[in-house]
Amino acid sequence: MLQLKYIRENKQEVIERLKIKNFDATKIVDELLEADAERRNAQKQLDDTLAISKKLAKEIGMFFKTGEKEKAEEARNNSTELKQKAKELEVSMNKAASKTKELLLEIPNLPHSSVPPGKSEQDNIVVFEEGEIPELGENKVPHWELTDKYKIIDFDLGSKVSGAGFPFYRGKGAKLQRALINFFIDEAIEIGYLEYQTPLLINEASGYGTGQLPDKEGQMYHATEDNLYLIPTAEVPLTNIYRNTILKETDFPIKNVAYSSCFRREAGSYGKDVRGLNRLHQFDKVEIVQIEHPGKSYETLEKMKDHVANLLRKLELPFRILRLCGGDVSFTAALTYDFEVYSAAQERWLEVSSVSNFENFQANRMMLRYKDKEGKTNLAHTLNGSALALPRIVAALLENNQTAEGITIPKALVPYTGFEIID
RNA sequence: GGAGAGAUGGCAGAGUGGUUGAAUGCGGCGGUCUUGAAAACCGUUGACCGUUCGCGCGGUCCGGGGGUUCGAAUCCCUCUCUCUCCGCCA
Repeated sequence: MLQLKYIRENKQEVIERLKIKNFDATKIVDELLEADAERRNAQKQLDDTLAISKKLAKEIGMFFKTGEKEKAEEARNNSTELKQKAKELEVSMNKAASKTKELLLEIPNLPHSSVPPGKSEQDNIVVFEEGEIPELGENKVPHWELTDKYKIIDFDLGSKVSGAGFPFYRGKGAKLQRALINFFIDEAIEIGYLEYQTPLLINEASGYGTGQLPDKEGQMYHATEDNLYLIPTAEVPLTNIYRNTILKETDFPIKNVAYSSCFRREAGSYGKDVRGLNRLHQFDKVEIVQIEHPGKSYETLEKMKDHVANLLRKLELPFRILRLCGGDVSFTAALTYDFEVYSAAQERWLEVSSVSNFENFQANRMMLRYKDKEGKTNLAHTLNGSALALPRIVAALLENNQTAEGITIPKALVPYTGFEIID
């Protein structure tokens, strides 16, 4: 959520910058400012009315104490009238206030100045590329055949027990999952992240805090009986820890990491693009979150980007980093780097991580602030990234490392798997 | 799931209808003392909204929502959460 005050004071700039996100804010900003003016006007009148009636109430108390019954009665009558007026004013103030809030929630975050214009993923800019794409020869097969061949992931069994997109991992496949999770967490801890295990179900307020609600409600599984949502990412609990809090400046940077299962309904298309591990309803991910001083958040974003790159490097996977264009940056993000690894049998790039700076957009929604040296409260900045999401990493590892003897495990991972080859 | 108790400032904890946004203690911050620190002493210390160039002024907030009243942290209703006991259970 953008800061109302900022929009009030920088209306044209807001409209201009949102054009990069292909969002025409002209109309909504006008409506917003109108509702806001209405609210402020109503509040002023209400405050004045309440001030008078408060004073009167105090006087009445005094009159009763001193026994001046007649004066008390007279004041009491005046007070009743004021009360009626205050009630009406309050209604119109609340109406304008909720309209304001509603409109504010519909406006996306402003893109960072480095976000390139563009409509779709075609317009994303490759800012970095590393690693060699392996030559696999004629016998190469996609991962969904490899998982069958070595009996390490069973999609059909998942369909039987749950549904499409809920695979079973088995034997070395299961062990590989555990190895990756531990490897990712250890790497994060190594550079100062604090590990968390979080709830997998979250309440409504948390969904609003990070922006999954109200607009992306359909993406989450909803346990209606208890009105709880299954987390689509550990970002939600990990960031909501700080909902409604005021940090000290010395608390920065806050670096949290958590492994969790993630649940996404993604009632999307079926076919080649979503085959095998490419898109699942339940998957595993290690997520990193940082809460940072506004002056340092972009520096921190770069560090997070480097951290993710380092993980891919250690896994010996060819990867590239994209700077997302305006049309592809999410509603809540100001700047996003996507990481893609090359899956050599599918012969395509697969998105495995997304690292974003949300600036104060989430913080404003969840009232995450800090006190600066002068004692003033300001909004903090939030950042997060996948480090990393497992399924597509597994897909790429299986495909890229397939040999006649079996699937080889990258050196960095062997201490975690305890085996060097899946055969 | 059943029965009961409770929810007050960063924390602990007073306060049951009339200058109580809230005693007191701890913590935090500033100062005195000290070579420095501790102790002691003094002072200070909530958030949000509106208004003002600013000092300031006004309003709201004692778990959330609603009600009674001229007036509510204090009374009533409701929801949520926490704790204790019982039941069930990894």
